[in-house]
Amino acid sequence: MAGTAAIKKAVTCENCSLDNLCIPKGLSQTEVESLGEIVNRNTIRQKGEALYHAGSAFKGIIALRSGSAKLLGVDRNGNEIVVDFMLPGELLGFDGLSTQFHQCTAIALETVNYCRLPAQQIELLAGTIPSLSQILLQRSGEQFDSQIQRMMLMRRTAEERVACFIVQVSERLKARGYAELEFRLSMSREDIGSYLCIAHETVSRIMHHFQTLGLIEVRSRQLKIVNKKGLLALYSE
Amino acid sequence: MAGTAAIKKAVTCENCSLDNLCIPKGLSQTEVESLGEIVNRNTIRQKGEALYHAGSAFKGIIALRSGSAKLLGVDRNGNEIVVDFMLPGELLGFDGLSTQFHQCTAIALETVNYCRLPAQQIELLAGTIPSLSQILLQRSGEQFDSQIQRMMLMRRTAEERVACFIVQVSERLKARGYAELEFRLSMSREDIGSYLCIAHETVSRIMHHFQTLGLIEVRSRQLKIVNKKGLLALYSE
DNA sequence: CGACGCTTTGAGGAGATTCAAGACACGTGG
DNA sequence: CCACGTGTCTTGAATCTCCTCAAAGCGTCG
Repeated sequence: MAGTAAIKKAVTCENCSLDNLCIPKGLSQTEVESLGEIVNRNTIRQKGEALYHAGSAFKGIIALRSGSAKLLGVDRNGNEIVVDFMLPGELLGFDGLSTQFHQCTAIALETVNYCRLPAQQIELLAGTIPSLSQILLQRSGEQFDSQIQRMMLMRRTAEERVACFIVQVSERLKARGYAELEFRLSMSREDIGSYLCIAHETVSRIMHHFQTLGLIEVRSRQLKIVNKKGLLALYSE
Repeated sequence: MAGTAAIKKAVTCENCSLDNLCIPKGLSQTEVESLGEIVNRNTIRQKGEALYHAGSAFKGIIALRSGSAKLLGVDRNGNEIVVDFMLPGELLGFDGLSTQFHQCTAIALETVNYCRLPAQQIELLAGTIPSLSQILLQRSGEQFDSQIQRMMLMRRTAEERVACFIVQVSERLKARGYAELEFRLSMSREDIGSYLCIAHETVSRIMHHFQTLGLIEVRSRQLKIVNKKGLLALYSE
């Protein structure tokens, strides 16, 4: 097979399909090339496997190429809660930035394929590619923003949270070129409940209620949005 | 008064009392000096005034020198919730990093004095002082971490949240050299309730309950921790 | 010293949780 | 290809935590 090198070449940053979602967005041609050379590419994890564990050393920022994952926060009592869901093109690992040890565990919700920008290289590259620091800082800020949005949800009722969750998943899938009105949820009701801070039974009940209202059609993890405006109206006062 | 220049000199980064809490921590002598030259120093805001507004352009990272502030998140309906409380030595403004527009409003809870590292300079300095980017990235990660801690609290009862809040304020004051067992809360019950996602009446009731249990002594905003271990036990299972 | 805002306290009610049991989907092995 | 078993999802009923509304007490600041 003469193609091995070619395949490796095919998944470097320069011609990655995620280039306008991932780190390279905003970098120059040459910068992307030098970035491509130091990125660990094509790592694969199966459903249920960890990308990294809470307490383990921070090894770098990860860019999801395909598949989705959940980020679990762990408190001193060992309780786990879902901090965030990560979709293709999104970056994770920021929870290891401050202490150099991960505060969260990242678990694949389905088979995932990802790249990693090694931690040591981030420091070295800060001099070579100043804009890389800018981009990472910006992405880190996005994490912060989304946590704030999440906190805002906590003041609202369970119904509003579920409605918002469904719309957000839809929007994020749309941004990545997937169908926005009909999709399969990669996470369990338990995960959704944990993420929204409600019991998984409540998630079930509310989804069923939304179906009764003609807003969605739901069958286990398969979801179809029938009336998006109606969903939006539920949490936009 | 020949002292004007001397006073200005006195509040530069090189001999700031917050140097091991603020940005300079981890920078070399010369790096701190060049940092000191571009920082806008000694800005003052009275209680209730804003350090910046949601929607306004991001002007840079702010370091609180004295006084405390609250960070308000605003959703599309105009509802405000307290995202975080900021104490002296802490950095804020990260909510403007991703979009270059602030997503939050920062309000002084008492008279505050702060410095600002201008946004444009951050980019320029990334080349000159590579470690500055590292530090900002690290600090940004801390924000993320504390939001995760906050989310973990949301799965717990109102009593556990209040107990945790009291201990956290105590710890943070201690880290900054203030009395850890007796202090005055700079925020209202309303603010605390918003931060913990509970009604302000519930905050009052629970604090009174803690007093009945002999854990604290509370009189309006004046707080004394009598039995810290007891408080800790309330949320450590 | 008076007024306003913040804090405290009470009663009643709504929303969400918990516990329990049954239905369904999915993967495994026969 | 179907039967089986396990884990997930759904549904119900009772309970409880916390919220809402209301009013009085207290502190602070002009």
